[in-house]
Amino acid sequence: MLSIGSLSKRTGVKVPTIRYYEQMGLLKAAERSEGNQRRYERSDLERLAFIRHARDLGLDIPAIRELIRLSEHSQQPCADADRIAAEHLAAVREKIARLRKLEQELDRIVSHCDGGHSIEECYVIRALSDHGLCEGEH
Amino acid sequence: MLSIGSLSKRTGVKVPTIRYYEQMGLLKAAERSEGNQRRYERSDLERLAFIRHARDLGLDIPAIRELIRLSEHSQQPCADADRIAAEHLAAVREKIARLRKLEQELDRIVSHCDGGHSIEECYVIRALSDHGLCEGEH
DNA sequence: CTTGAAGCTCTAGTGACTGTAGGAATTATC
DNA sequence: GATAATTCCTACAGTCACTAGAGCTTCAAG
Repeated sequence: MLSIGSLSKRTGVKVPTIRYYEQMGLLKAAERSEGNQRRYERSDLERLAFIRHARDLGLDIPAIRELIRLSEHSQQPCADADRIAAEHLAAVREKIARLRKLEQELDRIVSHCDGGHSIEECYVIRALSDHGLCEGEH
Repeated sequence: MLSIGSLSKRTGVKVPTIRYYEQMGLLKAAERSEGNQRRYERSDLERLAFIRHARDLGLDIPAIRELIRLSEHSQQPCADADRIAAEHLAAVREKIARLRKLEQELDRIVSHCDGGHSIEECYVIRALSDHGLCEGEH
């Protein structure tokens, strides 16, 4: 049986975050010691690792809740789990695409400006003031 | 003189957001009509377009506040404005790099799974449960 | 048995808005 | 000029995934 602190050290998830996950229904309410402190077992450690991994991959809490629910029905087909992951992948790709456009625009703005002249003629400021100086739309 | 609603329509910035920007000190407090409603002029429209453009590029509010401050000292050198934009560009590039890794990992997970088998053997669930199945670190 | 670390609950704060409630002002229609 | 519809005002709560703090209790080591 692990205290919340040991669980935290083993998984790298901070103590308040563990309590938060419990509150959000990702971890089941832990057993308690006589003095009302949380006590965890191996299965909790595994589930927390699962959650942590999913968060690292950028999945949000409702998605993780759903994946946990699915993982508890081991005989069902996995189409739903696949869909969640695939949708998330699509969202990540979209985010990357948007950031790439942004990168181009910012790069163009910054490289026009060497920091050596006055604000009045600064390309950074002018580009922000005048959308017409942009190349694509954003 | 524009009402807040017309300003909103012209810039595409929602009414509550305009009030929020005023509160955050990005827009100066607008003049008021006899009945206490905000009235804007051309210069406010331009500044709001500036803010909107900077937000579209992902700059945060403190950065925009600083850029506005700089833009009001037209004779100063623009090194600071350049630095703000360059730092932001670096942050965007880092975000892209992180998302790319994520994309790879998710892609690997998803492409191992065609949704046609049971949860028990689903690669999505297994990959989340077992970090050892990952390629890079993340 | 004492002390200090770690635990508990509850509340508030983060960033950049968005939404709502309840009321006042403005504009359009008749 | 009256009335109705729209827009406006302030102030506050909610979003997301935590994080930080206050004030108190329990645990483990010496």
